[in-house]
Amino acid sequence: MEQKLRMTHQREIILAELKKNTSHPTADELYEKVKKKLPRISLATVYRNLEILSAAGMIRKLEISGRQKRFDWELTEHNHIYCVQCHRVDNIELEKKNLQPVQSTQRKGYEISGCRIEFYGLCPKCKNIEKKQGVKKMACNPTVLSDKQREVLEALANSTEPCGSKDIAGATSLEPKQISCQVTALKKKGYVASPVRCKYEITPEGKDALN
Amino acid sequence: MEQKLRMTHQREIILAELKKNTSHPTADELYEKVKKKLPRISLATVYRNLEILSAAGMIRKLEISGRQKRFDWELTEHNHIYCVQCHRVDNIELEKKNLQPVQSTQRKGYEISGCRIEFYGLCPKCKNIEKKQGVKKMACNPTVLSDKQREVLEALANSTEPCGSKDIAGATSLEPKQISCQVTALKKKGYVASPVRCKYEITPEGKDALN
DNA sequence: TTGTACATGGTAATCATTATCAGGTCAATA
DNA sequence: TATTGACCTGATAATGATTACCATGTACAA
Repeated sequence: MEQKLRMTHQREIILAELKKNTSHPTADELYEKVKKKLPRISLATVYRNLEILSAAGMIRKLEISGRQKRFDWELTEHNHIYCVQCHRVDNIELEKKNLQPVQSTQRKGYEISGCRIEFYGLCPKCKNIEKKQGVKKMACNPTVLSDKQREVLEALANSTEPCGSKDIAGATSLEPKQISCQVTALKKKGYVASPVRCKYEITPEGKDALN
Repeated sequence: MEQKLRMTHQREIILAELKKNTSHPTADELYEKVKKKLPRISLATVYRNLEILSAAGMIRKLEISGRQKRFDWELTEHNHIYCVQCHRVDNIELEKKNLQPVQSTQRKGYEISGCRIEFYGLCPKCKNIEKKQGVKKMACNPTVLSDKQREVLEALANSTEPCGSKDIAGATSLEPKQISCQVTALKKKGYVASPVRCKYEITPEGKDALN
């Protein structure tokens, strides 16, 4: 059952790229890097090798917050801190490891095999950005417009003053019923503002989004 | 921008089901429970409400290992322990919270806003199961057979003695080249064993899998 | 009352990951 | 030394979890 590992060129490059720095890349971040050296490599190969290498104990698969798994070449016990904004991950050393041999009465019958400690906060870069522009617009997701949303937004862009939803319905091909739903979505994206109740206007961000 | 929450019937039931016990259900676990009371509820509604309620601070979205997010109605600071086998999650209290005001030199410029501590191991149930049957067959994934795999496995089931891949090729419609690949996959699933090099036979698990 | 903000169910789309498969390479045995 | 099968690869399909979209429904404020 024991599998024998071959050190193929692809595997070598993947390992080398991972060890190059202490970032804790996701599979596809690593894929992008490796692709520069091996343009024909497949994403599946990267996933496969990261899986195999971590199963063999040559690297570690990290279980940190966020949906994507990250990988670490450092096998020694250490903990991580990650940025809730940009999801960057750094190593962190705890000075006293004195913690948590949890009292047996508290173990709930579990056989504990380990403990993961993870700090979170803002990395230096994101801290600065936030200072500059206030907390407000965390322009995270690209927020693509659907056709209907774009139509509504264009109608608002063509108007010089705030519109009610009837005005919008008139200027577009959409049913009055559908307007509210679209406007709400646009408001959530920050592309539309409501200066008065039931009147809407396009925001600068909304204008940008049209281009 | 402030959103106002309405306590709809669906939302009420979702909250009630979540608060019923201290399990930390995933969205679809909760969906299954809620469906018993509201058979017409949509999975999307459950996701939407869990998202809204946690954004409003009424419940907490947990960032624990595993790909699915879990939800917790307890807002007080506490930590979790989870089973690496069945992914059950329980609360755990740390007696001394003395740890980790990390030394400023170690913070790498981060503005730390919190820390997550997570134990892992085997829950009582899985501990027992493992004792009974040894560590070996962690029959996790159902390991469905592809058509080709099933064909190979059937061929092996019909033979009384270990086969080489040429024998398998003869007994199936498959090209000799394809056999190795299929056999390897089957071995990984534990359905095929190799008593001698280059000879294969079906395992009891493999026979079970055929039915 | 009426319009609209907030909701919902159904479903499509997205994202990350895993599985499948045909074909390639290399090391070990016949 | 030729062969054979273990291990790999790139391409791509499939899966699982989550999110987005949309038509429609409901209830609160003007």
